[in-house]
Amino acid sequence: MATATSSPYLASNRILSTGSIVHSDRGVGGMQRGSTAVTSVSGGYRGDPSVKMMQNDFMQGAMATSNGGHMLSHAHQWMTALPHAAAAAAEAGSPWSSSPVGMTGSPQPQDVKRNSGREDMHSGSALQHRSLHLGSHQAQHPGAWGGTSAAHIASISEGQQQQQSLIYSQPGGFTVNGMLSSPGSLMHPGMVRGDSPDLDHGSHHHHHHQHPHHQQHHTGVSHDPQSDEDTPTSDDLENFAKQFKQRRIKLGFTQADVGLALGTLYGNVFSQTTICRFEALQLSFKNMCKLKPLLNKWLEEADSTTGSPTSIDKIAAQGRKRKKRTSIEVSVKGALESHFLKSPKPAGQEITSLADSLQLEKEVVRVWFCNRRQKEKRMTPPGLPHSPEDEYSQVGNMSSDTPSPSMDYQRRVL
DNA sequence: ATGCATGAGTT
DNA sequence: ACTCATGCATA
Repeated sequence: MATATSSPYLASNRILSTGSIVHSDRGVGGMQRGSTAVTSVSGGYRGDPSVKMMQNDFMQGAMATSNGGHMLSHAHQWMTALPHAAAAAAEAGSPWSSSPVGMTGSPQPQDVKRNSGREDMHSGSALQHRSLHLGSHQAQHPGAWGGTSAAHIASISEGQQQQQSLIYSQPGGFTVNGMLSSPGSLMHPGMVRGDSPDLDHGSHHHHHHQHPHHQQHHTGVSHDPQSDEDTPTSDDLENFAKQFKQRRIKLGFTQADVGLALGTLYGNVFSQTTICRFEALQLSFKNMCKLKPLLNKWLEEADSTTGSPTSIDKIAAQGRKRKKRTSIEVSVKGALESHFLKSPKPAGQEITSLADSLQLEKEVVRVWFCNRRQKEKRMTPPGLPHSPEDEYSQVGNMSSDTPSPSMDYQRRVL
């Protein structure tokens, strides 16, 4: 009977009971209501005093155009409720990136000592190069996915190699069953896993850092060069993602299940979104590389425990409030797109004026550009056929139909 | 499956 | 103020 579909943290939604959808936006210059974006305010937002940007820039934008008439009527105070919840501890230690932080008492259950010949990654047999890449687009970005070329190098060298802390569930804080509580039946018919997945507190420490182009020198001990320890190529990632999805579906797991299972397995919970994006290769190269070992391990566990009860336990979300998603009108999106092509990185002032002309909050515009830039860096550009096998080529009918919905991609301003 | 959003870590 | 990883909410 509980409101399962509602947001658990919408405790302060007493202001949404108003009949007016838009409450005095800044678009009122006289009669033109701001209908470009509907931000049905209802949820909470960070009520922290760190909201200096929104207010300040708003003033500038208001005085710049004719809309100046009022400015303090759009009080979007998404109130805060809970500053933070101590549901999970922050862990800053990713085995894939160099993490200078040595968190005490939080070693990663990750282990790099398992070297088993997987069936999908090794440049010996399963190399399938379907990197056709359309040639029309998507080969321009700095971190372009040129396959085994030195494409990522440019990306890494230019961009920063920042890594963020990974949240992980506190060991011993909740049930660790899920699907990893293997009924103890069958092992892998092709591999050996001598170690036990001690997820509560592994005593082993690893210091494995992989650089996308710094191949480590295997001194003496020469194990498999193609394992989960070295940098996979984009081809590797591509077919791994594909196989992963297939297996996942075969086993009857949803993307959300996997994300949750990863939490119980390693302590890194992921959302359905992330799993989805992984499968669709919509993450950055680095991100893909980071997630692959985890998902790979999950695959092992998953099909080793074929038939285990999929008990999923949800962890409580934080009490953080989130601004309601702003729906940007299509026409406005088009305008933003145009602007993006001209200047992908507009300055603050530019954003302000643009936001004002589009009757959007500056923050919204700023975030839009950020997201747009990120999207540009993804592996799979929007518009690509998701399945390379189904190419509907109708004979005798449509002939020149380029599957590129969006315009050609931008170039850098080196 | 995606659009908009948050926040840590950089620059 | 930006990048990057990640996710809630939604189409």
